[in-house]
Parts: sequence; structure tokens; C-alpha cells
Amino acid sequence: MNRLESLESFVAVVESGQFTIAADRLGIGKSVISRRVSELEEHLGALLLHRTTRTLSLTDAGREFYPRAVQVLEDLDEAEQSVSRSQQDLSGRLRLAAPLSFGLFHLSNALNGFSNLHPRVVLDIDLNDSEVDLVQEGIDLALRIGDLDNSTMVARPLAPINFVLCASPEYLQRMGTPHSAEDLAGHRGLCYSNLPEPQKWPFIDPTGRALTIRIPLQMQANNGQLLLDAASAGQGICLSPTFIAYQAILDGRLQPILTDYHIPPVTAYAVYPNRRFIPQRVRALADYLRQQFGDHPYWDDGLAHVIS
Amino acid sequence: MNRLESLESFVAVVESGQFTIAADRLGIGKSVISRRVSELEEHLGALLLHRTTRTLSLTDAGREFYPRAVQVLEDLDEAEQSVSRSQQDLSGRLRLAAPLSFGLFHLSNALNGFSNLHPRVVLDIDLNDSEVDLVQEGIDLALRIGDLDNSTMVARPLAPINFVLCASPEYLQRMGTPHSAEDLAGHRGLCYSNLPEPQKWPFIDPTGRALTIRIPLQMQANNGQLLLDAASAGQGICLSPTFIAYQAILDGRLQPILTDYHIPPVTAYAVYPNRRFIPQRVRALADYLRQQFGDHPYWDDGLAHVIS
DNA sequence: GCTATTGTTGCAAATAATGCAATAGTGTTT
DNA sequence: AAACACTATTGCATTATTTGCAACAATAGC
Repeated sequence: MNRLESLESFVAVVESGQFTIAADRLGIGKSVISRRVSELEEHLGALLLHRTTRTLSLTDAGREFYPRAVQVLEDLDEAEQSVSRSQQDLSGRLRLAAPLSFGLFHLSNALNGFSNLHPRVVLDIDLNDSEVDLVQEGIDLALRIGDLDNSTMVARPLAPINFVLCASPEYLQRMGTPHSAEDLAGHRGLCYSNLPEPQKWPFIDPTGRALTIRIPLQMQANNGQLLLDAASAGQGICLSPTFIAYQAILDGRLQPILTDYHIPPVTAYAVYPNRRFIPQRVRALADYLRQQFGDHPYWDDGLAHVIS
Repeated sequence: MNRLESLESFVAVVESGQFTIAADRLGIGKSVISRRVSELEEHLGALLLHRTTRTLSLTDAGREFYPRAVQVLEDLDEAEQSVSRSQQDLSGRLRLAAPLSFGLFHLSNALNGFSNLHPRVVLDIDLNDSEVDLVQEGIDLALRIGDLDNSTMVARPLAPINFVLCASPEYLQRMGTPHSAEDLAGHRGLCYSNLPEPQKWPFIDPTGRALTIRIPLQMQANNGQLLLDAASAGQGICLSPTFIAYQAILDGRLQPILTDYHIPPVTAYAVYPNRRFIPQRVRALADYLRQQFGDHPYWDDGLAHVIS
């Protein structure tokens, strides 16, 4: 028995849900699939699949075995690739996690570029603002903005994340333009709720003094895009990352305010588990993203005067 | 070509250093080994072994490929075992790291017991007082005493580590027995140099007050056993873990002092990388060690009055 | 109860793996 | 320097395994 081919067959069956489709996918007869899975089961001494002629389902053993089988196959491919002649030509699956807004605004394009560079790399993207456990979820690489907690993860800086305070021209005309941070106390705050203290905004004033202002809450959301849209509609003042706000500012839909104040930037990182063997495609993507964004990301290009 | 058998052959050759021995080990002809390795090389498009008829050495590609090949084979065995009928019967290699003294004093016996329970598990033990990188070194499980730094590691408490202050009866007769922590200032300290501040010893005095005493340095070493021997020989006073000192105390070679003071205990942990699939043998060993030591380890049995 | 479709099984043909023996190459010894 | 001892490789006949086709059995939907 060929253990590896049995594994492949089993995985193909699980993923396709049918022996027949799995056989087509592997380009062999369905009888071969049938026999390989049977042999594998016999070898293990455990049934992997409950099968009637019309329905197929995993047994407990199969559910346990499947992800491990996938992992073994991927690791083997990975190992072979690492020394293969066609080392340039990366392939395999790459599971990527990123925050929702950043993913939609900037990762999307970058990933398309990467995908063109390495067409045989299959990207599996999970946009999610809540932090998932990278090892448990089998994520190869995550894009994280701001502080990092897990020290055994490898973190590579990808880009600075700058912030601007902005509101619509119409709002500013109606409500008055604030000229000091303290003026914000009389304005309407559009606050990002995924922060520990959404209403407290940090500043460095023009003289270099750090201060934190509590702004009245007008609207709160866990999505920066929505808050920005609210700001555009004149709902209030928004403390937005430039990677979300830049377009609206360049368009004139939003106007930066208090630009003589400095808002402490944070950093976007590529984070990946410190495995024994880091897949080359993970390194490649981290490199590529670093190159796409870098210390002066394109979304800050027209905003030099704003982010000081 | 059977990729897996090629892998096995390659690994066997690397580990035995010869095609012939590898063939014997796998119970097949040496011609088969030769062909399998050649096929593997052809498949990869890279030479793995530099071979003349008399000498064998890894190429760069081979050096890169070998550990990954080993990993894949182990992971596959692991996956199969996890659903195998003979699940009880653990097997495979288990790489264990532990501090030197604890390893010699207490791990040794426990591991023999474990090895008898699971004879097919091969233990690969690295006794080392300096902390190594578990993932890079491919360590499955480490025994660590005291504070843990890496938060993504799984840590299971194995035993409390209590401390006693002790000296030889002869020394105490000659130099006088201290009755308060402050008395230690006039004594000779035998200090463990792997601590940030070897000469500073922490106490909780009989009234419950925490204090730190700086003791004059008589001898310093990075090995608790050596310090204990020095104490036995009347060289001075030693702050020793009970797991080292218990025998000498029960024998009367050493006498505990300041037993009305409390010395903050630390904890011994089993630490392992938070991999996606924790090998069963790793869980089993952690369980076994927990069971062998536990909240009231045997080495503290006769010392209840000492460690309060 | 019929039908369409699924997984399994039997079997002959095709394919691949194996071991043996011969071969060629290399470091060591005399 | 030449014979020696031991190594990995290769050719080839034998053996074992795998494959696909077709027939079969089983089931859900009509």
C-alpha cells in the first residue's frame, strides 16, 4: 500500500464529498479511490468514512485524521519545494488573516498583485477584526495593526499607520472648526468601538505635550469605513487611520482638522507563528507586502502636510 | 515512485551514513535504496547526497531537506497513531529538555518509569540549564523551573519547588546558628549564579513581612549540587531547592536553619510549543510527570516541618 | 416500484518494484 | 605503486502491485 496516495485519496474524498468527484480530480478511476481508502482504513484499524451508496460522512476517527492528513501532505509538498529546482515558482495554500477594513482597502490590490506573481499559490483569506489564534486556526500569516501580545510570534513591520482627525466641510461650517484639542469637547465624536476606550483620543499638542481628550459620543461602530461615511455625511468628527480616510480627504469630502497636533501612529505588522520551517510563500508574501506598503505607504502620499 | 519510501530511504541513509547499512535497517536490498534516493533527487531536481563510492556527505539541498523529511515522517506516524486501533501503545521520538540538577535527581527515575510504560517511545533528553528555543531545536517538551516568559507556550504545573536554608551541623557549631534573617549578614553564602542577583535571598519573616537579605559571598556556582556539597563540607550556608537538599537533610549531613521563616516557592512546569497537533506521547509524559511529582512531591515528604 | 447514481468488487492487462549478480569507482594497505 | 577491500550503481529476469473496465449492489428521489 502506498500510504501517501491513500492519504491523498482520503483527503480528496473528504474535500469533494464524493468518491467519483475525487477520482476525477485525481485523474484515476473511482475503483482506485475506493480501494485506497479501504486499505487506509484497514491499515489504521479504524473506519474513516461512514458511507452508504448515496451519502458520505466522516466518522470521529476521520474527523480527527483529516486535518492531520492535510497537514502532512502540505508539509511534504513544502519540504520538496524548498529544495526543488523550480524554487522560484511558489505554490501551495496560504491562509491569511487581516482586519476587515485594511483588507478591503489595501490588502485586496496587493494580494491580486501577489497572486499574479505566484499564480500557483492559493490564497485563503480571513477578514476578521477579532484576533484569532493563529496556530489553532492554521493561519500562516496575519496582518495585525497596533500592539502585539504574543511574543513567540514572528512580527515584521509592514507600514506605519497614521491617523487624522477629520470632518465634512459642511459640518465644520455648521459647528465651527476646532482650533485646539480642548475645543473637541463641544463636538460630536464618531468613535471606533474596538478600542478599550473609544471616546478617549490621544494627542501631542504643538508644544510637544501629550494629552488625552474625551470627546462626546455621537456614534460608535466597530468599523472604520462606516464611521468615515458618517463623517462625510456631516455626522461629526472622526479619528480615522489615513489608510481609510485618504481618499475622502483628497476628494475634499472630508477636511483634516487640528493638523498642528500630532497623533501617535501605530504600526501594521505581518505576524506569523514561529514554526520550525517557515513556508517560503509566507516569507514571500511578507516581503511583498512590505514592499507594497513600506515606511511611506502610498495612501499617505498626498497627506504629508496632514500627518506631520 | 513512492515518495514516502524514497523519503524513508533518504533519511535512513543520512542517519546510518551508508547505503548498505540503511538497506539492512529497512530490510531491503541496497540497490533499492540507491534507486529510491536517485529517484527522489530526480523528482526534486536537486542532488541530496554527494557520494563517491567510499564517502557520503549531504549537499546543501540535502541538509535543508533532511530535517523536513524527518518531520514529515514523524507527523505522518503521529497522525496514523492518533486514530489507530492500538492507540494505547505510544511510540515515536520524544525530545525532552530539562535543567541539569532536576534532571539528574528526579527526572531520571521518572523517565525510566515512563519508558517502561511506553517502551516504544524513544526519549531524547537534553539536560541544560540555559533556556533553548523549543521550536527551533525541535524540543517536544521542556521542564522549566520558575517564571515563564513565552506566553504562547502551553505550560502545565508539575510540582512546587520549595527552598530551605541549610548548613552542616559542624559549620553551625563553629560559626553559630543564625536565629534571624539579619544574622545571615555575618555568615558565608554559597550562591547560585544563574540568578539575576545571586547574593540576595528573599524571605517572609515569622510576622509575615517580606524582606531581602544580602549575604556575603563565599562561593558561587551555576550548579546546585556543587553548592550543596560545599555546604555539607562546612563551607557555608546554602539556599537550596528541597529537591536537591532533601536527602542530605534527612541524613543529618545538613541542618535546616531559620525554619520559622518562609521562603517563597516557585513552580516547576512542563512546557511545550502550542502546535496544532500535540503528540499524544507529549501529553502522556506531562501527565505522567504531574502524577509522579504533584502538589506534594516525594522529596518534600520528610520536610513538612521545614518548609512550613 | 422505477430510475439515476453511488460505492464496491472481480479480473485480466499493464505497470512497477525487487533482488541478484555484475560493474565501476575509491580510499587503504602492503 | 599495485593489489585489496569495500562501496554505490546498473541490467535484467522475476515477482508483486496497481490499474481500469465492467458488472454489481445499494439507496434516495420520483
